[in-house]
Amino acid sequence: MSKQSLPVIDQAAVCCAPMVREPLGEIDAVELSRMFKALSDPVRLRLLSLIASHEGGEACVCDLTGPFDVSQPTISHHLKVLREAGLVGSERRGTWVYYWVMPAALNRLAALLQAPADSKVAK
Amino acid sequence: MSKQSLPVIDQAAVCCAPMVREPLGEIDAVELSRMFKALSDPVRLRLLSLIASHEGGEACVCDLTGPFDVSQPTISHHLKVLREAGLVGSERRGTWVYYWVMPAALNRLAALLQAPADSKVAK
DNA sequence: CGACTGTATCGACAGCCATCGATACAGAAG
DNA sequence: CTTCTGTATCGATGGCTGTCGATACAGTCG
Repeated sequence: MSKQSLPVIDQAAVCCAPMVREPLGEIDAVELSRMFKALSDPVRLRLLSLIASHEGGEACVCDLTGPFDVSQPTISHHLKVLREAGLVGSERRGTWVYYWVMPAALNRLAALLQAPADSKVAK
Repeated sequence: MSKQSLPVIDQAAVCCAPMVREPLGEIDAVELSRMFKALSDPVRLRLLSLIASHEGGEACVCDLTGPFDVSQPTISHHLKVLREAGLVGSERRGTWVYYWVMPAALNRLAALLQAPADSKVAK
């Protein structure tokens, strides 16, 4: 069940109502946890923001390996994780491979986390 | 460096601008990845939504152990992870311990993930 | 006080994951 | 075709993490 290369997560299949509203189903929770797991690594978070904030909304891998202290295979691995989570898309154009974010996926997670102002005051 | 019981994440120290706008700093990425890691488990996601959607905005642990197939110590462990990530707060009142979500933390993550409509059309 | 219930901690263990070097693959350039 | 560069895959490895049973702790009730 926990095979390494899972199929890319199907965006439409995942729920999107705020989790504050109603309890998450077990199935949805599994799908969503995969996406959050993709965000649970500092390198992947920075990769994602680098891609998202890059001019034109996409970035070549060659732009992404520089800012990190980890090896090129590791960067490639992290990009694969982000892609399989459905958070980024990629395409080869000639020599270089380009990555871009999938806004719908990010917005879905954002909507899920949306909480009402202050249902309970933090102590 | 990777001790099990980290101090609870300080909310105010973490950035909140959309990551699509500008690249995440290394420090912020580490902080944020800890919170996303707390969300990267199906049981914890369901726990969080159970707590958030519970009447009164808080739930007793006794309300949370039932819906799951895992043992009570495991639930307790997951609640601790959520608490140390700053996503929930807790308090003992007499015999029972109550948990509630920290809306500011959820909203901060939601804001971070907010992406512009469709900077690039998904292929 | 002692018994009982609800919750947390401990120690162990199996499976997962981030990382690396080595290497394979894809396209461009000579 | 050969070489070179950019990227992905492979296999190994050390560390992290989800899970459990056993047990400790906190508060309530007789």
